[in-house]
Amino acid sequence: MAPRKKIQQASSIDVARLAGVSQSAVSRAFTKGASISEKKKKAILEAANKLNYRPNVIARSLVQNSTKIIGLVMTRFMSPFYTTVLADFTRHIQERGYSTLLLNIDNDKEVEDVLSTALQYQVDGLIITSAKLSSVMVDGCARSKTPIVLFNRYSENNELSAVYCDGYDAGRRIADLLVPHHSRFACIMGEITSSTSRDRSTGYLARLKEHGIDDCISEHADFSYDSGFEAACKILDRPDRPDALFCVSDLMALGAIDAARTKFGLEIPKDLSIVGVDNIQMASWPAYDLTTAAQPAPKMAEATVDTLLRAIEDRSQDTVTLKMKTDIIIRSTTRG
Amino acid sequence: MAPRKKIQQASSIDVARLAGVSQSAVSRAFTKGASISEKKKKAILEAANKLNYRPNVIARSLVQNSTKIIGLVMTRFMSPFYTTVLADFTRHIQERGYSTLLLNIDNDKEVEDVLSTALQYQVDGLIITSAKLSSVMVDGCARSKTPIVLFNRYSENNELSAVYCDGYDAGRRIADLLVPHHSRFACIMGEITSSTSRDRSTGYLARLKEHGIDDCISEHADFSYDSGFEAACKILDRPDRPDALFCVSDLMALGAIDAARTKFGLEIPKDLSIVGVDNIQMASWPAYDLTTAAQPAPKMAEATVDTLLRAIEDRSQDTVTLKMKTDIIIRSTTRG
DNA sequence: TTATAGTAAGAATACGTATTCAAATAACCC
DNA sequence: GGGTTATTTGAATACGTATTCTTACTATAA
Repeated sequence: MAPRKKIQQASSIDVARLAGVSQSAVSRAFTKGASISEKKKKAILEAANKLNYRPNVIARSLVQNSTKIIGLVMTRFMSPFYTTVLADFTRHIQERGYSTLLLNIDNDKEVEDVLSTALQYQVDGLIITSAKLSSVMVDGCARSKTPIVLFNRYSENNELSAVYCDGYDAGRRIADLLVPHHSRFACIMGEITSSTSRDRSTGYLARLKEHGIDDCISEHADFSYDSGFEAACKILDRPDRPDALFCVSDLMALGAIDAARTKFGLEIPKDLSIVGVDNIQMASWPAYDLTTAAQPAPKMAEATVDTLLRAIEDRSQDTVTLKMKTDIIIRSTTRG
Repeated sequence: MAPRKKIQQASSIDVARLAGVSQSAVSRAFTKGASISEKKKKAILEAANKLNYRPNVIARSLVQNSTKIIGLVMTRFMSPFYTTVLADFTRHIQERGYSTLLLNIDNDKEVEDVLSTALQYQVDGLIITSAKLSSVMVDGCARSKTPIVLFNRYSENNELSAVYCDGYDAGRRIADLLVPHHSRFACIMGEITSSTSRDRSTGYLARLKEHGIDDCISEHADFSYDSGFEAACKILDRPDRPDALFCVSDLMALGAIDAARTKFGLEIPKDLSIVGVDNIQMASWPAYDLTTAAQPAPKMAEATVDTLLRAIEDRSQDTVTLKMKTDIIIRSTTRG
């Protein structure tokens, strides 16, 4: 059976009829600052209430050419970092009078589909998080004329606005932190295609080299706890077991800690120092108490929404790029 | 400065003009199964492509009286349980050709506002998660004629469809699990207003009583790790320290474990058994390995979307209530 | 009073699409 | 051929609102 039509809601015309006024008047009664007498307005609101009338935002969007909807493209829901960020995004978006269309992608091939549906819904703006954008797509986005802000990534030539954290610098500072008290270094990276992973690990390796350290045991994982656990097992199983391990995300670091403790009976940080990035909530739990490079997630989220809404409301053509610094938080998984 | 209009996208009329056909033809070219010749269709798609044309879903919604949007009201983003559920929701919703309007609420007072904006956006259906609905609001929802499914909660008189887990039964079975090998019992509950917390703790207490145990030390917390930590401290500080602790959520149980270990130097489960509910990912991590009553989250999420879409597409008036069972997973935080 | 400015209200139109209706064309069958 | 049935097509309309443009009304000033 074909889906039947929705039950009809009352329209402004119905309200107008009941209140004995024109449809225009009803519209004005619901438009702040419109020219309408108090008396008539009161009568209209009363009639509207009686009919349980709510302005149809969809119809309004058509006229005003603005949906007040922000598209939010997300993946890797499982990461606690993105969870808190998602909460911040929606909160700020709502506070500023917009709504959030949440688009979930499992694998990066879906980006295109999802972006297309977002545009079909005429979103006023787009936030793209943790998705691998081909340069073709970046072009497409830039041409679509819908304001876009990338979160935690950036496009090669700054064609698109972006808010992200300086991962290269974070990696360097973590190297500085570890070098003095350790002798054999290791690193657990994310997928090779992830720019976030690349920046952090490159900074780490580069700085190690500057300290005269050329060897670093590396493994690739996928940002999950389990993958961090497994990668750590591989690394710790080697004869030349390292005594310093940098993981490009906290979640993988937690997996590494548990692997070191349960599979190898190591004491942390006596036998092995471990450092992560992000400062997710669990990093501060007593069971882990992880040293990490904290991303200013709340500030980043706010700046992202802010940048996007500014682009929407001012239609400024300039792309803006905000590169923030991480904050090294020393807890008890590192010695020295 | 007032927000300027968005840059105009190409409309079906523009495409029609370029292809030398009527607007109707363009519409038909994009409507699967519409009556149009292959030749003309090809020409139209070509022209559309040239103009970078995308059908305006908003305008279509107006005509078809269906937005293909599902409103998703969520709170307590921080709980890992809801995070996985959110990912499942969006995935299923997208797979079935709908999109997700995500509405975040911090405190339960905002429910009303948020519900109102959802309705103004003419969502085809609503999923409401973990919000305290006053009976007035339940009435309002029931009257709004927009299909609604409650997730992990239910309305007193089954006025609204709901998918949830039998918390009372879970509490009882956990009591059965703990009673044989323990002598002094405790419980960390959630907010007093939370039905989820109430059901679970009531089942636990009731079953204890059936076993002849009338005393149970209780504390209230707010479902967060920190609050679980603190509540555990209060409980474990007592002279009559319990040896069995039931927490109505995993996250609080993890906090309790860390409190017991770090603040009181207790060994788990030798000195204290701890049980949670939900089976969040972290519960299976080696650092905790928590015994818990698992909610079938994926099944629940799918059933919720399924129930909602059935209501939308069939317009069946019946409310359906699905009450699922938890699955007790015994790990290493309980003895016996 | 009359003129004038200012306010309030309604009629008409536009937004971009789907769909109905009627007309036109194509396909088919002796 | 002619008649009949399918298939395509375009014109017109509807969806619910905001907004422009007129017109009617109110208040103020001289």
